[in-house]
Amino acid sequence: MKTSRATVAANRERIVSAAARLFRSRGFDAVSVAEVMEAAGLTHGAFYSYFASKDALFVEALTSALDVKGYPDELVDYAEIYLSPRHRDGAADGCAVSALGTECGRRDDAARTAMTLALERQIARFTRSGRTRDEAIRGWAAMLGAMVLSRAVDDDALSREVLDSVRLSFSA
Amino acid sequence: MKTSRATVAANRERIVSAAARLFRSRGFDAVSVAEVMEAAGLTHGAFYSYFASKDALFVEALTSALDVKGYPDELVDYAEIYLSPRHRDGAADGCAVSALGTECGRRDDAARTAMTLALERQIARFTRSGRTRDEAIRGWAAMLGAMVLSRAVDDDALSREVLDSVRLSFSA
DNA sequence: TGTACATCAGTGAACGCGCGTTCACTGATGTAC
DNA sequence: TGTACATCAGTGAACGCGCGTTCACTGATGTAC
Repeated sequence: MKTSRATVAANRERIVSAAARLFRSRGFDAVSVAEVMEAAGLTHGAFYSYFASKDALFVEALTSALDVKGYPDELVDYAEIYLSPRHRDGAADGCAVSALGTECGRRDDAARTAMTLALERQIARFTRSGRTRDEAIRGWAAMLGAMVLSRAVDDDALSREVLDSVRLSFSA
Repeated sequence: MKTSRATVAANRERIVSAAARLFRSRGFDAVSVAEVMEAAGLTHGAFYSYFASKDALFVEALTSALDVKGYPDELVDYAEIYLSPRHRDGAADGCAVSALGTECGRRDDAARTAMTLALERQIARFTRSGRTRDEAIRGWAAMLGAMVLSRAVDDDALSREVLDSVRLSFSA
């Protein structure tokens, strides 16, 4: 049956948001279109009324997940939240660069363009609060690397040590 | 037909090495068993004479790729090689942490244990050349993050800026 | 050292499965008068 | 405002495909005498 414009808009948002969560937690290949649609409360057949392909959905979900709000501008404060066990354990709702950055390096231009814009925005965020461009880049790279390492590792003490070491390097 | 022990050993090495290259360049899901076997010069049916599953191959290929040799111990020298466009563009032969780190965070214990050992080895490498443990962790996190960013990004100038900025932070 | 036999890596066809995508059909929504 | 019709989001079955894995068979290798 046909669906009202308001419902269509709401459904689209739910699909993108469900996809953004699923892709961040498991990556592109490990998530199926049917799974995303089920998480959005629809059946898989309706998917192509909204997106041309799974790839198109990925770009939109990535763009949405990269548009972070409510984080502080100052590096020290940002790191306090970013380099926390809570963020490490909550990839689904966390930073899309740490969750999908590697994957984007292997993907088409649209995904990499979204990453480029997100990096420029991140640099702008940190320079806005008084850091030099170099400090912003180095700080962001260190945070990102620390998050990837802390998630990759098996040993909880080592995982926390990585987070704490990089976090403390900003306040010192 | 049965194969000589020498050939079996050589084939196994070729399978692991082909898998290590393919997984690093495209990730676990995007590489098929048949593809790995073809790259090793065999047909897919022979695979299960060597490994119990694709997952088992991944652990072995990862472990092999993480066992890096010939890199310098000193951070400045290491960064010179690591943070180069050559390494950025050659993921297949490059650092397995930057290529598969995120993926390992989503995988089973065996993969993450290999990552843990690799991280401890990396810290040991840098402390051996006079750095503190904190410096080693921070330096390694920054290099890893820079590599992920430089690969994710669309803009070549920005990609090089990230590499150069982090690289120069060690020599300063 | 030579012979007879058991072993098992390799082949390629086949299995079941889940994937992305398509499609005929439905019926509520939106539009035109 | 009310009626008639065109639209199109949603459903669920179906499509073709490639995947990981299995298997019967082959024949060179390794072993036992």
